[in-house]
Amino acid sequence: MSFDLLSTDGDARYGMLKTRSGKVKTPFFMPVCTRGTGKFIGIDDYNKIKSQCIINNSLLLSLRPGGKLIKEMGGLNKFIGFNGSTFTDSGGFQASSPGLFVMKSKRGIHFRDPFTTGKHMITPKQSMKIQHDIGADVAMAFDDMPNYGETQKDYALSMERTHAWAEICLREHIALQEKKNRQLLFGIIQGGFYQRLREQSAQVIRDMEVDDRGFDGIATGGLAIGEPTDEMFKVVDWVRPYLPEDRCRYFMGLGTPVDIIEAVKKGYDCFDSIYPTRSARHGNMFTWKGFLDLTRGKYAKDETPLDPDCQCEVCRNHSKAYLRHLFKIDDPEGKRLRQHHNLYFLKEFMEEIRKRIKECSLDKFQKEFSALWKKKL
RNA sequence: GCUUCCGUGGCUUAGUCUGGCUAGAGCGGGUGGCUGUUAUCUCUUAUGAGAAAGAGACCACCAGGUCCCCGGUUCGAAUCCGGGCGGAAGCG
Repeated sequence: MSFDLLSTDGDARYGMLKTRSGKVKTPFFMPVCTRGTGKFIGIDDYNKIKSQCIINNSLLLSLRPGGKLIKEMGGLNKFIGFNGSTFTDSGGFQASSPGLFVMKSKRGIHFRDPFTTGKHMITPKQSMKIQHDIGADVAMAFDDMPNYGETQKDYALSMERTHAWAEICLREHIALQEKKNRQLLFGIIQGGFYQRLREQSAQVIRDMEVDDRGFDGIATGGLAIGEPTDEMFKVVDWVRPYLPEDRCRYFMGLGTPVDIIEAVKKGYDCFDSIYPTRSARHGNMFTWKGFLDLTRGKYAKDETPLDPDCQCEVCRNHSKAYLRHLFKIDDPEGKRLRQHHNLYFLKEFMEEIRKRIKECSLDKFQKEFSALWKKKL
């Protein structure tokens, strides 16, 4: 088994995800590294921050530099020089990217190649081949993710398609894998914002097996895509009883620190989101005293670091005044520094969550932190 | 002392010649947003929608004004006229 459950605090779990690159303590957060690097931040920072795990995008990487090239270069981790474990997202999410998405069909999703004028159809089978070539430690099933606000009929269709594709993915994945040192594969639950669909999807993905093998982890997809937070957590509650105890549970696309604590309390182990990095690029900083808006004029002459309790290299070396200046002149280095801090914060934040689970004091931590987060600094 | 030029939100300014929508913009300020990233987009080709290409790019909202002052002309003045005040340059 790829997941060890070590201790619990209510439904919150402290555990260990074992990939071929090493052990990942859960719950954990993955910085997004779409094309083998972030936007204005890269692997060097992720290594310095000591992120346990990052997520890359197999669709974009397959277009450039191509799965085969990455394979020839010794696989993703070696190619990009990352010290931890890696995931690749399948590309299903890019169906909601207006610039890339062309159309969906029963067989797969048609994408525009942003580098050329060409178009590609990605099938679940191809996605597995691509992700196998790229060779991240964990691959994701190729799913059909509808946008927020579609009809029940649309959600049902997407769910059915996701299930059909999940089985193709699982079968193909098993066929491609060597016996030793294998890549993990996570399945994805869909079903939109309808209880019956979500329950059905959770059961189908959890129970799906090919040659006595199921998914190594179970992801909940299609959330945090614009719906109100209470609606999102309603879905989480519907799905919760059907999540497996013995496998890693991944909440795709989350998110804000407060949302992450809540999701951890509801049993999730794994998170990824662009929120910390995009917020940082937009001047919104995460601190132990709350959400800090660096763009405010009151920080123009502030000599203190973003967070006096933070040990990251940005807080050790730079004042708010300087960081605000870099924001104001829209400097790329400023973007890197701000993102570095937010990702470092989130790494420490997840460590605190793990500690609190072990101490069974997660509730207390949630109350304290959420109260601080509400007011903008 | 004389001549010329200038005076519009905190800053930089458009508008003044040729009087006429609610004095417009950028920066700065405030509030909010962002959740599996080709930037949650925008504009142009251009026309209802869509597709495509190209260019650019965090987004939205809000608050800041005695248009230096006083008077005149006029239905109407930031704008024209006169007189002040303040600043800059040149000549004594």
